[in-house]
Formats: sequence, structure tokens, C-alpha cells
Amino acid sequence: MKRRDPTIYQVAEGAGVSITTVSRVLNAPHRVNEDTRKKVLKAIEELHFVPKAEASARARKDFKRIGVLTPYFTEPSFVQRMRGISNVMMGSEYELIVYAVESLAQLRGYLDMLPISRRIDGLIIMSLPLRNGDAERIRDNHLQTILVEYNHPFFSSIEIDNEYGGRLTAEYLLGKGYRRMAFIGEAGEPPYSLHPSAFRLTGFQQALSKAGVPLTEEYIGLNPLNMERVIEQTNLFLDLPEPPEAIFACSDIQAVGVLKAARRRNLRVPEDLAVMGFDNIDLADYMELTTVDQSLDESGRTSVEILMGRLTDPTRPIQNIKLQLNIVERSTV
Amino acid sequence: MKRRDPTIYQVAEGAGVSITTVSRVLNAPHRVNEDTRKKVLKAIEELHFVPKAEASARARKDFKRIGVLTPYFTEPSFVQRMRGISNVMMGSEYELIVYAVESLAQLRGYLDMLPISRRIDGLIIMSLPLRNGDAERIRDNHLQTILVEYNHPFFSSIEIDNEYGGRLTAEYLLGKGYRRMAFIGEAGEPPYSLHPSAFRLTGFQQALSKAGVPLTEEYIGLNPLNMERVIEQTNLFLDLPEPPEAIFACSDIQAVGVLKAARRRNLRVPEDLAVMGFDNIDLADYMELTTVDQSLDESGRTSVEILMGRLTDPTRPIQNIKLQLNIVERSTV
DNA sequence: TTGAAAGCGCTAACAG
DNA sequence: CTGTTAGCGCTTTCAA
Repeated sequence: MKRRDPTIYQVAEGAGVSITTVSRVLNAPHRVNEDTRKKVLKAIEELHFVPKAEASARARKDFKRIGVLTPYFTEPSFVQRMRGISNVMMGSEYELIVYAVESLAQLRGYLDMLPISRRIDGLIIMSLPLRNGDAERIRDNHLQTILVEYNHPFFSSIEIDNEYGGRLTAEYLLGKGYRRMAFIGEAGEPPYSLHPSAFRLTGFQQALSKAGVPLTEEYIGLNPLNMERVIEQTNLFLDLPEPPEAIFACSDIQAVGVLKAARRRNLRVPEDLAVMGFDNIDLADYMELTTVDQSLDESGRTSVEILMGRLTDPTRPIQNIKLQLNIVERSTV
Repeated sequence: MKRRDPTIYQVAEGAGVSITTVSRVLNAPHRVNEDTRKKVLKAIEELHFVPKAEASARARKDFKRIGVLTPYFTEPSFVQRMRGISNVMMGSEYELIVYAVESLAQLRGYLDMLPISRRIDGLIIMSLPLRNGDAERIRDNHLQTILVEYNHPFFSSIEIDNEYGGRLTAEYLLGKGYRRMAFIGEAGEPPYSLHPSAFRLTGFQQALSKAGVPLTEEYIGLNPLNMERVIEQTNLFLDLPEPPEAIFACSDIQAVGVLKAARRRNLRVPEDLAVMGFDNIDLADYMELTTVDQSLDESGRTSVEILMGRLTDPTRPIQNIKLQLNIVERSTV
């Protein structure tokens, strides 16, 4: 003879509350009075109650889960967006699932799977390219999605204008009187990720040309995101017959490499060499790095907010947001 | 996301029968008239109907989930452990769920609910205290768990010896010839988190006393983790009649504050002031900070590995790991 | 052979 | 903060 597992009903009876309350202490503990919660928990313990996953799944209309699909999960700039996301999610009833991508195959896998496997309510796609087929599948399966650093007509998005960022930097540096400049960007990026570096370069180059100080080949260094390579590249620049007076690194992390190289050569910054970064991650403040702020935290925060908005009311319109870019003056320029 | 898979209701409607009949062709085909059965089967095909229970059972089968319960989710040292975790999880079939804790109540809530509502298969608890009741509940509900930076007889754990770290630092600094030293640690930490800072101080103080250069009150500064406060504290030290020759900050982040203060005063590091950190986060390398390495990445990596090991084979023994501590010499000492 | 209707254990909308 | 009540998708009576 089988003894039936205890149900939420016996727990409710045991604790002297309604089944709703029991359900709530399991799914939204903060919405239950502390004492009640303890009573229920005690009853649960005593009865060795284990909720039947299938029954919950059946009754549940949604999962209250938001997924974040992201490359370089632990790179500072991504972490900072994550911080924004995490901050708003923490106050909510949603769980945060991280899908870290490190290969094209993996990205494809997630994009195929996520909209169909139905385990999340909403998806934030960070700095990852979407093909039309993917977009259609996501839309057809009604998976609420927002794109960060990318866009597609089907979805809301949050971006910055990278080209403008390049121009802005050029103008700022020009305004400070620098003429001979160099650019350090990313190269050999994996095929699954986006390449904002190229756009920043375009804008930078454009503005420089317009000002009559074109950026020639030897002053452009594209390297894999790797500290040593950046240092080497900087040395290459500095060994040029006419070394640059200022270097624009397309990310703060790369700017650190430039700074390191300068330090090793006992160069004064910014007197001997000005250094400009991009992103304004916490590190930039720590190192007193002059950089372009792209509101990373805000980007993350807003992305979840928009997503949650549509989750609670799917009729809300798609939004395409362009975040502002601002130069943060510190001491390396 | 709202469920949009077809249900037996749809199928019933499509085939022009009742849900009972549909249910029967699925579960007791012989009790259904052949023609009716064919009609129903056709409708099932057309709608790509998959019984819900099966679907979720299958989904559940090939998609396991590991939760990470953590405070300060986006603080560099935690991120670095996360990186280790993420690295090994990425190749696996597990999903990573992040439970960010920022209050005692929240911690309690998670600890109460996680073991009961079976939404995860395994749990990593980072730098968070466990009470006996929690530990029992987790064990009784058979939720595989590993503790990072804490321990309890029921579970595997990964830790470092913070007191030893303090001693190690003291001895290193002593060996370098420094005598007048100061310590910057954390204070006013929230009640839900651990306080490794205190142990590091103990060890530091001990070793110093033993060497005959005791650390007196004025040379100990405990502050909330906040850049400005650290800078102020450093200034306080530096304004002492006998300012310290070396400052040991109990985390790299705080060491940055010390460095900032030194820079503002135009002090040469390490000539005028030596600075020592703790953690060895990426930042330490960027800033050439001498520090104590505590293998953060490794700690994360190992924690998941052990957890996964037990998930696939629950008979595997509990492991209690002590990670080694090593001084990384750079240029601030 | 079939269908109406009553659960299964749980969640959620809505009052109070 | 808590309870009432109406589902969720499906199976199982029980009549017809």
C-alpha cells in the first residue's frame, strides 16, 4: 500500500492557514508575514512536504524567469551591465538565469532552444548578433526579448552610437590640442560577437580627417583583447619615428595596457602620452582614466525594466533606445 | 511566457471529439473506435501536440540547474569566482541561476525555499553564513550543496585560511624591512555576510606582536567598503605623528583607495608608502598591486566540479578544501 | 464507444 | 497580509 505524499492541503491544515499561503511561502516568501511563514515552514518540515513539480508546472502560467544571453560574461563591461540588471531584478519576483556564450555553436544552440524549450519568460540578448531566422523563431514563440548593443525591428533595443563615440573622442582630443594620434582596437573577435571597435574607429578616423589630421595605417593597431598584445602594440606606436601624442583605446581595459606600457617606459601621462579609454567601467575611476562613459549600469537596468514592462503588459510598444555618450575627464588626458 | 503549446482541448476540438476521447487514444487506444482514433491521431499530428507532462518531464531530464546564492554579485572578487563557475558550467548541460542576496531577510527566504521548492538540482553558497537549521533542511531535502568561504559538517566546502593570510602578509612586510604598519579592513558589514576581514586582522596583528612591533589602535581602520571612506582613513593614518610605512588593505579594492590617497598626496609607492592588497583580482595586475592571491577563479571552478561530481554520483565523499594563499609581488611593496 | 463532470496538487486574480 | 475561488492540462469515474 502506497502512502501518498503530503500535499499542500495537509500542510495548510497542519499550519492552520490556507493553501494559498502555503503556496506563497514557497514562491513569494517576502509576501508572507514572518510568523505565518515560520508556522508554514514548520508544518512543511514535519510532513516532509515536497511540492510536486509537475503540478506546479501545470498550474503555473509563467515561469517568472528572465534569461540573459551573453558573451564574456565576466568581462568588466558586461559585469557592469549585469549589475544594473541584477539590481532591478533583485527587488522583483523574477529569477535570473545566465546563459554564457563562448562559441558560435553555443549561440546557435541557445537561440534555437530558448524560444522553444519554454523555460523562461523573457530574454535579454547582450551584444550578440541575431539572424532573421532567430528573430522570427523568437517572435513566433512569443518569447519577450530585448536586444542590448544590437537591434532588430521585432524587438526593443538599447544601444549606443559607436561611430559617434569615435567622433566625440577625436573632437575632444583635438580640442585639447593633440594632433598625432593612434587608435587601439579589437581584432580577431570571435564570429559570434559584435564588433563595436570598428565603428568607433570609423568615427574617430572620420573626425580626424575632417580636421585635417588623418589617421594613417601605422597609427591603427587592431589586436586580440589581451593585455600583452596591447602593451606590444603601444610600444610599436611609441617606437615610430613620429610617435603619437595621444592614444585612443577602444575599451578601458585596453587603455590599461597602454598605461602599463607608458609606465614601463617611464613616460608621464598625459604630458608625454595622453590616454583615452572607452566604457567608463569602475576601473577607469580607480586608475583616473579619462574615458567615454556609456552608462553600462543604466543600460542593464533599463533593459530589464523594458522587458518586465512588456512581460506584465505585452501590448506595450517596442522601444528603441539610444543611450547618451559622455566624456569623463580624469587625469590621463 | 504564457504557454502556447496545443492542449488536448485544442486537439479535441480539431478532431471534433471530447477531451476524454483524446486522452483515451493516448492512454487506452483499444477502448476507442478505430475511426475516431484515426481522426484524433490526425489532429494530433497537425497540431504537433505533445502531452504537457511528457514535455516538461523531458525538458527537466536534459536540462539541469545549478543555483548560486551570493552577496555582492558584481563585486570583482565575486565576479572572479563566478568566472570560474561559469567556465566549467558552460561546457555542461547545466543552467546557471543566480540568486543575489542583499538582505538578511532575502537570505533567509532563499535558504528556506530553495531546498523545498525543487527548482534547482545543486546549490553553491558563496560567502554566506549557514545556520544549523538551514543546513539540516538542505540535507533533509537532499539538495546537493557546496559552501564557499564557509563550512559545515554536512557539506563540501572550499575555503582559505584568512588568519594565515594576515600572518603571511605581516611576515612578508616585516621581511621587507617595514616596521610601522597600518591595517584597513571592513566594518559595518551587513549581518547576512561573512567577515573575513576580521580574521585577516587577527593574523596580521598576531604576527606583528610576535615580531615585537604590535599594531596599536590608531593604526587599525575599519570602514564600510567605500572608496571615499578608505581615502579618508588613509589620510588619517598619514596625518598621524608617526605615519605608517606600509598599509595592508584587506582587499584589493580597498588597496586602490589607499593608492588613490597616496597619489593625491604625491607620495611615491612604495618608497614613501608601501601598499599591500588581498585577493589578487584582475585589477591588482592592472595597477601593479602587490597582494595575496587567493585563487578566486580556481575556487569557483572547483566548487562546481565538486558539486557536479556529487550530482552525478551522490555517494561521492564530502570534500573540505583549503586553497593555498600566495603573495604576488608587484610594485607597491 | 463516448462525453460530462469531478478531481489531481498547485498557482493566481481578486477581494477583504 | 491573507483567504476565496477559479482555473491549469490531464485522467478517471460514471452515465448515457
